[in-house]
Amino acid sequence: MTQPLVSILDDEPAIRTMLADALQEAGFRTMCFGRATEFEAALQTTTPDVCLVDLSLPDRDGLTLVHRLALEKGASVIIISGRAQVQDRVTGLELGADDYIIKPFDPVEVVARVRARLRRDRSTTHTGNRARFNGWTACFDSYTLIDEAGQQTPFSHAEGEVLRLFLERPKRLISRAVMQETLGGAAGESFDRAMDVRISRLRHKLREDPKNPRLIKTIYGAGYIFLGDVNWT
Amino acid sequence: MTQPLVSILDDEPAIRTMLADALQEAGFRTMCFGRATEFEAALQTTTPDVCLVDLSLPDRDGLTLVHRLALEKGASVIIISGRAQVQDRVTGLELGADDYIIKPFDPVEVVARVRARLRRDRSTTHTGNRARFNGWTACFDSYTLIDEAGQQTPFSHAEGEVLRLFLERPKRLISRAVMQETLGGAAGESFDRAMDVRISRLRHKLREDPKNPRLIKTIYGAGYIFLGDVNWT
DNA sequence: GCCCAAACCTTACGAATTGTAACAAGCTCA
DNA sequence: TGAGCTTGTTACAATTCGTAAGGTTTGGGC
Repeated sequence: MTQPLVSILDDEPAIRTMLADALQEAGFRTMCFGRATEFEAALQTTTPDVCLVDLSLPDRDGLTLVHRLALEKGASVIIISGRAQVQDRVTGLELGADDYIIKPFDPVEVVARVRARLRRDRSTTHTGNRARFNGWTACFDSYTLIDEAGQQTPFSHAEGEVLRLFLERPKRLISRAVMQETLGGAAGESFDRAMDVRISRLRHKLREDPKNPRLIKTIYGAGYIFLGDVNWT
Repeated sequence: MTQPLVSILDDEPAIRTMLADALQEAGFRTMCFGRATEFEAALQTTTPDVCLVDLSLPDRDGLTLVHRLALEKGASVIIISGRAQVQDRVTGLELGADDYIIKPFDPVEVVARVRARLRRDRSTTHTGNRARFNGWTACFDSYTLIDEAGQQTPFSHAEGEVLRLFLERPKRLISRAVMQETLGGAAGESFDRAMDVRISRLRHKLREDPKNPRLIKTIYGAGYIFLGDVNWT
């Protein structure tokens, strides 16, 4: 997949470059426009993934532009505006914007909000619930583990919870308490054995050597560490 | 389609009621919770369309909750927080939140932002009468399933109800309780099994491998998830 | 080194949950 | 009325997952 494309429409050059710099640094492609007409011309040939639009434009009312963008193109639209009244924000959102950021803003937050938009888009179209680590592929859609040879092993929901927890925090200590909490059990007395069993079963499916586990490491008296170079896709 | 359901999780009662009032007036159904544990218990039986979550909870770290919600349930999450630093907002968004609103807020804006989230969800899901997913086409006019080769399989009304429910909320947990409710049965004892049978029959028509279903996934003790890239037309 | 208690692992079992085939009741249409 | 379809019900098979029980490992004290 190529880098997502972000369009920036603002009449102040300083703001355009500030946003473009931050977004490019975050790995996005960008296109900048100072006037609505230019922007619309570009829309004929390209469809951006996210549009950042300033409402106060010299040559057009920004709101109708937003409305058309959202409605016709289905693109994600984030309004960036100096108008901070609640009423402004509400009408902007009602007209189809997905977010409304007020000037002055921190570029870091803008990047985060752009990412949030993309993530949502992605999750409805793409099935990107998969992690690769040390020769294994864990697919959380099909609840399947796939080894290097392509052989598949299904894992259950409970096992998946543990696995996911590990894959989300690789190479960090995960205490028993955190596990209990995440895995939705009240911390009980004999209940914590359930945890062990889950991990035992998971280890088995990962073909861990009981004497010398390579992936799921026990820290006596503390918790577990998942050692593995995780790559989510 | 019934009114969208919005969950509110905040430890201050005043804020809960303020939000609930505004949302109800706007036509949403609401559920309020003061503690994360209550909220999570409710998630076992219901899937809200949007979750409003305060980060400063008495009994749990809100961020990990948000993370799980967004990742596993696929629900839209809006953080409502008193922590106004850019860094807070960025980490919240990075962890999976779709929006971040700072206290104090205007309920009107919250409603607008909730609407924005739903609009997005809906636009990919909105009910036409025909849905495409993973090579299949389900036509609700003719009650027919069409596979990639163009071969048609009729489905019945009861099967259609289940299928529609799945296609309207893909990639989200649908609890048994919600199913019963939607499929018009009071939750009875042996009545539960009717639902299983419906799903079994639907799976058969979708040619699911019983050992390894790819589209309709069972979550033991919780409900079902429909995995499929749905496109309504 | 040796001992011991605590922590942890594994196996087996069983209760709860879910899948599905087979039957029966109800409906539709000729 | 009867053939054909839909759908709930029942019964039994299969799966999931916590629990108990016994074995193994760890680390500290002697």
